[in-house]
Amino acid sequence: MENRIIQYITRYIDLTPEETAIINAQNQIKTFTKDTILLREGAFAKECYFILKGCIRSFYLVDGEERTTALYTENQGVHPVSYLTNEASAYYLSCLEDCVVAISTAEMGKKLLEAVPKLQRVLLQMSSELLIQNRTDLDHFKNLSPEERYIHLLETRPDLFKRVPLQHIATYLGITPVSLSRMRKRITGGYKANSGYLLTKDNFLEKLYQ
Amino acid sequence: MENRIIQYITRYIDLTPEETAIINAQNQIKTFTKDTILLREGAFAKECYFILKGCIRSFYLVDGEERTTALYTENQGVHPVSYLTNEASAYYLSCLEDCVVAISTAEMGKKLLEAVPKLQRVLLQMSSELLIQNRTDLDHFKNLSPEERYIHLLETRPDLFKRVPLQHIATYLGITPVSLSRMRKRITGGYKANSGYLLTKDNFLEKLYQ
DNA sequence: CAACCCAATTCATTATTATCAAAAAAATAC
DNA sequence: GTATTTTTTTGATAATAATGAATTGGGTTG
Repeated sequence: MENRIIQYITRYIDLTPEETAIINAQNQIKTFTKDTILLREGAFAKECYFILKGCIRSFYLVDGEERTTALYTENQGVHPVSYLTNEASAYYLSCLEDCVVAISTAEMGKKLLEAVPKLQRVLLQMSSELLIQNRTDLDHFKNLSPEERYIHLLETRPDLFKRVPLQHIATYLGITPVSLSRMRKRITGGYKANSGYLLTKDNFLEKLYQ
Repeated sequence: MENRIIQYITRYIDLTPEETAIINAQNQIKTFTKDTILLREGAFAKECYFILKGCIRSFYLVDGEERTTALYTENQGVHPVSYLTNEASAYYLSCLEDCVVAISTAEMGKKLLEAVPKLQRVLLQMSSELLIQNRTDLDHFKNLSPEERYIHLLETRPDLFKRVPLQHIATYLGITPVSLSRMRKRITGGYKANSGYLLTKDNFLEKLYQ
């Protein structure tokens, strides 16, 4: 499981066995049960995470309603804004499933960078990729209709639909659970009408893109 | 004017006179007239920019309509996704005003980093700040209503309303120019009704936050 | 100064989504 | 396996923004 981290890094640079050992020695693996809150609004994030197994959700609490803003799964890093800025967090982080994560703190990260300086290049590259992803996400969100966003999510992260409650996907898409439910009915309903076949939610996409 | 660049960098790290000289020697300053297209959809961005004077707009062309996604002004860097990924650009970059910019290419950047290695730290820091900004922007866009987004923009970047046509601000806010016009009337109209005073668009905000 | 162009506003109508409330379905606990 | 939550779906209505089309306003140009 720890090898995932090494795999992740070696997508960017090569590591000597020594460097690999240093990194693995630093790894602090922890397990959290479902519904564990990793970060609360107003709290200060002291750690960031790399998900080895499970799913972590970030959400804002607006007028008592949860608004999901990110869904992280295996092999993704979770770097709370609060962790990066040392300011109080504006949002929550919570485990949607039992999770196994590698944890890093600011001090650990600093030490690791001193021990393996070329990791700086990896960080910069990762940071750049994250930035691109975020900008693209924002552009998509602005330019696509809710339905187009739903289809896009279905295409790019179909796994989410098998593990994340629809209510969270709804707010992640920027709509209400009620609207998402209707939208799904409309879309699959339309397909049924055209084909004459009854499709479940699960095999709809396969049919659509086969 | 070039000093702006040095000022920008020294917010993050100190520079020796030699390093300052190296950086200034690299600076390539260019002027573009209003409406110059710096990057077209489908083209490959070869340069990134630091705005010394003027305003640059990025927009997508969707069904023949321009959808503004970013508005850059003085002391901001413009790093096209296409520049970072070496892929064809999905959007346009255009000068909303006559612009004076410092230009950097991938080769120039690489050379500069070799000459002044500690700039890597600046890059990482900048990258991190940009990431935070983008994530916050996306979260805001998702969680705020169009009207709240308008108010927020009025608060955070009031300068834009003095130099950017409302139609571009509208699509930047994710609404149509028609809706923005109505919204502005509604908001200022409501204030007039409450106060009994006629306020112009320019002094409305001052009154609101005095 | 008049003709023209583009931006902004306004009106009437349509399309979407949100909201409130309730029922059905699914998941979880006992 | 039944009871109890929680999630999802459905219905009726209200709120909001989009659309198509026309008008007004400001600024530019000849």
